[in-house]
Amino acid sequence: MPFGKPRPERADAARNRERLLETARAMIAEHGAEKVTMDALAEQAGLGKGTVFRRFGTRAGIFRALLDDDERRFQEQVLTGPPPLGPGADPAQRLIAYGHARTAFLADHYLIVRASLERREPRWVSGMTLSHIRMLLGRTSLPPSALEGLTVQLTTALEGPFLLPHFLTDQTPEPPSDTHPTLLSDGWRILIERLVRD
Amino acid sequence: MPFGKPRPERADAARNRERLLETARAMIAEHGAEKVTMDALAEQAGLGKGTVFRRFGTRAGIFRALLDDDERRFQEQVLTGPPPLGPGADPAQRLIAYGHARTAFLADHYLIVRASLERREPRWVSGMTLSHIRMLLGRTSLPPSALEGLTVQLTTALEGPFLLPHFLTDQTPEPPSDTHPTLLSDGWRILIERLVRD
DNA sequence: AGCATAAGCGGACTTTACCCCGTTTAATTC
DNA sequence: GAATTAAACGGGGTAAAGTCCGCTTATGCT
Repeated sequence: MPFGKPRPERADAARNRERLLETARAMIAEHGAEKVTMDALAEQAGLGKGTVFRRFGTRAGIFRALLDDDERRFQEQVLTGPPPLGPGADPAQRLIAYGHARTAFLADHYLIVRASLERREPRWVSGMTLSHIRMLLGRTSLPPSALEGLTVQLTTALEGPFLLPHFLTDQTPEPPSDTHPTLLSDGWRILIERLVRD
Repeated sequence: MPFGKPRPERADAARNRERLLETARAMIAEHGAEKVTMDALAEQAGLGKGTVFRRFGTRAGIFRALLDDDERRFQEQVLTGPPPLGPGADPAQRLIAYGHARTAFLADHYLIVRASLERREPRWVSGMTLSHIRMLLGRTSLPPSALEGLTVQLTTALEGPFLLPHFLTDQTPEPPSDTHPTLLSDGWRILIERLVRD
């Protein structure tokens, strides 16, 4: 009675999901993310379109699935890794470290991240940034009444430059320029330092 | 050497643009922005689909056109209005005032703003926020090397909460809750105060 | 092994943004 | 006021996301 619960994923379904993700990765590498249409992906994988939608629900869902592994690894670093990114350092240090790490992560994954946002998707790339910032801000001496607003604003300050269509030209698959992440990391550090000092 | 000017807009074109904008406004008021499809708009206005695209280029273009008037008025207040929003106050005061005013503006127009972003559009809702913040930050005592990063981050901190699909649930035409703009205004004030104090 | 059934599958269908291009018309020139 | 011409117009055509639903199949049970 190995499985008492809901029902395991069927073997063919698992196989097909793997196959679709692999095909998608290949298509992105070869032609860029925008060439990954649902029809083309289905055909390349030798499956029906309905299957693709059943698996991922939406086009953005494919890219979210591709992102999930790395996102989980990142999350582990934050939750259980060594300080200052992980637990142990004081809140300001952790905020700064988180900003640096997140900036690097988003710069690395910007192509897939951008693709995972397309169209009306109610889900944040990851709610992790929001809740992590909220938690850390809560441990500073900032007035509690300001926490909610600041949490939202710092979250968008950190992730917005990578998520809003306007800071990255989105036609060409041009990555954020090399200086971009550095400038943002510097800005973030100053922002946090000045925000939390007494 | 016939024309010193490029060529005036044809009368029928002007008339049709007016008509399309008016129709769009009515449709938004009655059924919400997402019911404004290009076909429906063309039909309601009694014009052809091709005409709608000729005028506005893209669906988002319609909403941008609707926004333009108000945006221009807002810009005037900032550039030539009374302080602290207009010129005259010190940079920190102007930054705070700008944040309050912009937050209110975006909250008022959130429906159209959101609609004007749909799909790949290379244009920022307005580049004004970015350049205004850059200008004002430049007049503070912040280290010049941090200006670029901070400019981008403050811009996204201010506008991001209204532009990113994730802070406003976008299915329902639910406005940002009443408290939302207030929280954001408070957060912004604290952010600026702490950022620019010596 | 045989059966029942929930899950998976596929592809036709619908919707909507956006394109194309032959036709019409406003503005200008003589 | 007729001719000219560049712009505006219309609406059918295409591409791509997402839906539907009848058919197929893996799985767990007996």
